[in-house]
Amino acid sequence: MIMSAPVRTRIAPSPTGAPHLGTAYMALFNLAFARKHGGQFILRIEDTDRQRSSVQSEQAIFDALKWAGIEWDEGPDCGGNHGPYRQSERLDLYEKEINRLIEKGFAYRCFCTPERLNQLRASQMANKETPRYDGHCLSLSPEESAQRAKSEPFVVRMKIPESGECTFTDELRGEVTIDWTQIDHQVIRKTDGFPTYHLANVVDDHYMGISHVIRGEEWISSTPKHVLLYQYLGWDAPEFVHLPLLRNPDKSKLSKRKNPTSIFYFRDAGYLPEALINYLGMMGYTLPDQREIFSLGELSESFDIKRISLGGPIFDLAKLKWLNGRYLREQLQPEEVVERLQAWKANPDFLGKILPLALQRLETFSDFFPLAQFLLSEQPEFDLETLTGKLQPDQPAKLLKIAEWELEKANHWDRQTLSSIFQNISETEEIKLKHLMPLFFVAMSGAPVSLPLFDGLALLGPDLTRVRLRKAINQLGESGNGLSKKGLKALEKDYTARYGSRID
RNA sequence: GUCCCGUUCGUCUAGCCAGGUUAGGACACCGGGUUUUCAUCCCGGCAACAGGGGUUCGAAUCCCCUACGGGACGCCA
Repeated sequence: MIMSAPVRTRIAPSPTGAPHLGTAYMALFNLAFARKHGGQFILRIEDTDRQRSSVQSEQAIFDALKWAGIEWDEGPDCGGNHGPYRQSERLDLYEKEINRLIEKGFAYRCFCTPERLNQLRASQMANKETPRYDGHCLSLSPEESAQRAKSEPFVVRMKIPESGECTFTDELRGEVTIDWTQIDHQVIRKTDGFPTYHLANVVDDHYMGISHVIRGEEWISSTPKHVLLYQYLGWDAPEFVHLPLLRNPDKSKLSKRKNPTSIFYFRDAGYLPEALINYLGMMGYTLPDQREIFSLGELSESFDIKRISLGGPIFDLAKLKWLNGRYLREQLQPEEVVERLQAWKANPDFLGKILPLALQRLETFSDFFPLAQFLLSEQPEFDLETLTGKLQPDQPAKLLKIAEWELEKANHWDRQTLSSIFQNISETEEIKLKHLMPLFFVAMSGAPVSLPLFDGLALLGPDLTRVRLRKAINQLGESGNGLSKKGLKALEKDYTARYGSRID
C-alpha cells in the first residue's frame, strides 16, 4: 500500500425508498475520515436495481444528506473527475471488465433458470447445507457459452476457489478469515445486463481511486468476493473498515418497522440537523477529550477511526431529544431558534397549506392552532377508548396494520392517492368509510374530529404518518388488543391474499 | 443450520493496543435545592467489566473455551 496515496472515501447509497439514517451514519464517518486526512469524500449512486431504483429516491438522498449537513466533493449532482457517479451510467465500463473476467476464465455465463436455482437452494436448505450454486454451467465450453448467449438469457458468475480460505485485514478488527467453501459463485451480471453490487462496487472503487472502504458490518461476509475480484482484475484492494450497525432497542439491525429510520422523519418532527449529526457521531465513537457537544468540523479535526468501538449501538431517541434540547438552549441564540422554527413549519408556505383545510372551521385566529396542532407536533396524544370507538376491540390493530402496509405501496403522497388507498381498504374490509375513518382520525390527530384526513396526511408526510400508526398499534398491544405474533402472521397471509403482496 | 463479527451500568460510552483506577462521564430513573407552576439549572444517589479456565506478584485490559447477541448466506444493496 502506497502511504502517500490520497485518501478518498465514499458513500454509495442505493436510491430505493426513503433516505436511511444508516446512510447518514456511514456518510458521517467517511466524511470525517476524508477531512481528517485532507482527502475527498464522494457520493455515488448505486442504482443497479432497475426495479426498485427511482429518481425521486435519488433526489431524496441528496436533499436528506444536505439537510443533515453532509457535503460531498464529487457526486452525480456536482460532478468531478471520476464520473459519472451513477452506476446506471457506467454500464460500458462494467461490461468491459466482465468480459475481461470471462476471457481470463475468472467468470462464466450461467444459463440456469430461476426455477432450477430455487429448487437447488430449497433442497440444500433441507439437507442443512449452505445454499450454493452447484457449478452446473461451469463446464460449458467457451464456444458453447458464447453461442448460447446469442439466443438465451444468462447471468455471469464469478468463480470461487474450491478450497482454502480468504484472509483480509479489517482496520478495526484485524485479520478476518473466511473459508472459500462458504462463498457462493456470486452473480456479477444480471440477466438484464446490469452488474450486481459486488462487481460494480469493486470496479467503481478502483476507477474512482477509493483508498478506504468504510461501510457497515453487514458487508464483512461478502468482502472475500470483493478481494478476489480485485485480484482477478489485477488491482490493489483498498483498506477495509467495517463499522458496527445501528440497532433497534431490541438489538436487531435498525429497521423502519421498529424505529423511525428516514432522515426526513427527524427533519419533519422538528429535530435540528446538527443535533442529529452530533448524536450519530456519538454512536460507537467518542472524541479524544470525550466532549459530548461537537460539530461535524470538530469531529473531523480530531477524528481517529481507531477510536470506533465495535459493539452495535442502540439508537436511543430519548438521548437524541436531550441533545437536541441542549442545542436549542445552548448552541443557538433565541433569535436563531425563532428563525429555525419559522423555517421548519411556522412559515407562510406551510401554514398556507393548512389554512384552506381550516378556514371553514375558524371563527377567530384562536381556533387555528388547536386545529393545526397535529400537523405541528411529533406525536399526538390520544386515549385508547376514543381510538377504538365503535369498532370491535380486535379490529383497530388489524386495520391500522393493513393501512400501514397499504401506505407503504404509495408511489405518491398526495390527497388523491391517500384517498383511494382508504377507499380500497373500506371496500375490501366491508366497513363503510364513514365508520372506518374515526380510527384514523384519532391515531393521526388525537381526536375523532379534525381537519380533512387525507389532506392532513399529505402534509404530515409518510414518515410521521407511519410512526403514528405504529404508536397506535403498540398502545393497543399494551392494552391487550394488539396483534400477537401469531395474529400478525395470520393477518399478513390474509392481507397478501386480499391486497396482494407487500413491498418493502 | 453453516460461517463471520461482537459482548464494561437499562442505554451511549471512557479505560483495553503499551496489565496495578475507590472502573470515570453522559442519557434515563430516584432524591434534594433554585424557580409563583412546569421545564431549565445545580447537588446527591442507583447502577456494569457475560461465565469459566489459563498467563502473571497482579487481569476489565493478554490467551483459550462456553454462553448470549448481531450479521451474512438473493439475478437487493
